[in-house]
Amino acid sequence: MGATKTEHFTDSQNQIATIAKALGHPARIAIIEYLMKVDECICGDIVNELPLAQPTVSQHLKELKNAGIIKGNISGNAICYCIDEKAFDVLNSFFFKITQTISKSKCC
Amino acid sequence: MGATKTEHFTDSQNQIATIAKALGHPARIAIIEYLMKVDECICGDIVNELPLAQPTVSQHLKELKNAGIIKGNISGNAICYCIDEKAFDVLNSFFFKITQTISKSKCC
DNA sequence: ATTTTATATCGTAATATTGCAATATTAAAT
DNA sequence: ATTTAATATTGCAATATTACGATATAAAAT
Repeated sequence: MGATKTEHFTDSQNQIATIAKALGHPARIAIIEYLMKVDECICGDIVNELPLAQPTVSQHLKELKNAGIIKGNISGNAICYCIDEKAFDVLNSFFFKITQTISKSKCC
Repeated sequence: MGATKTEHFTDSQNQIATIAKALGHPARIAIIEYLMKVDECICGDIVNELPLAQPTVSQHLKELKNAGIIKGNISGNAICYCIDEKAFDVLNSFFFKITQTISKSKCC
């Protein structure tokens, strides 16, 4: 064993988990925060911002892209990355439900 | 290598990543959704709700607890679990910032 | 006292993730 | 045409996660 039993869960559960998993690494949070700070597409700068080697950063960017959290456009020999709102729509509606549930909860 | 280089990132980045990581598995999303559905502390029922063996569920519950996402109270020979709002406060403020940034973004 | 019930822990196999050096790719600059 | 710059891919070692059988623990029920 060792592999997640994806097939036992709903599409929605898997989708939320996939996005959350992609956010589950500090380097990837740092990338997102950097994209927010500069507030526009970033061409080139990301590797220099992070305390990790270039292949490692490239790998983290790929994971964020696969999860739909960022999108990249080729621009000459650089690539422009920015945040993709679609993933956050999914998460926001999940968190909205949680917040609502908690606020009216009679529990603990 | 293989271990996350936690020490290279800020406490805030690590904290957000830790919570997101704990949400990064469909079984743990399923647990949270179940806790939301019943909308009160659950004593006992969780194992039967999930398509996983009891030790596996126990392990997932432990991870959610370590991340501060759920809390558990001993109640006789059962344990009552419910959602702990504190973790979601952290995430909500992170997502609020993202949503704000995206909405005013001039990018892509 | 013994059995049942609910949950946790241990041990371990299978798989996934993290990180990086080496190398490849591809476009811009010279 | 060659070099430089930016990024991706490959290969691999170290570590972490996932899953579960076996076993432990501890309270409730008998």
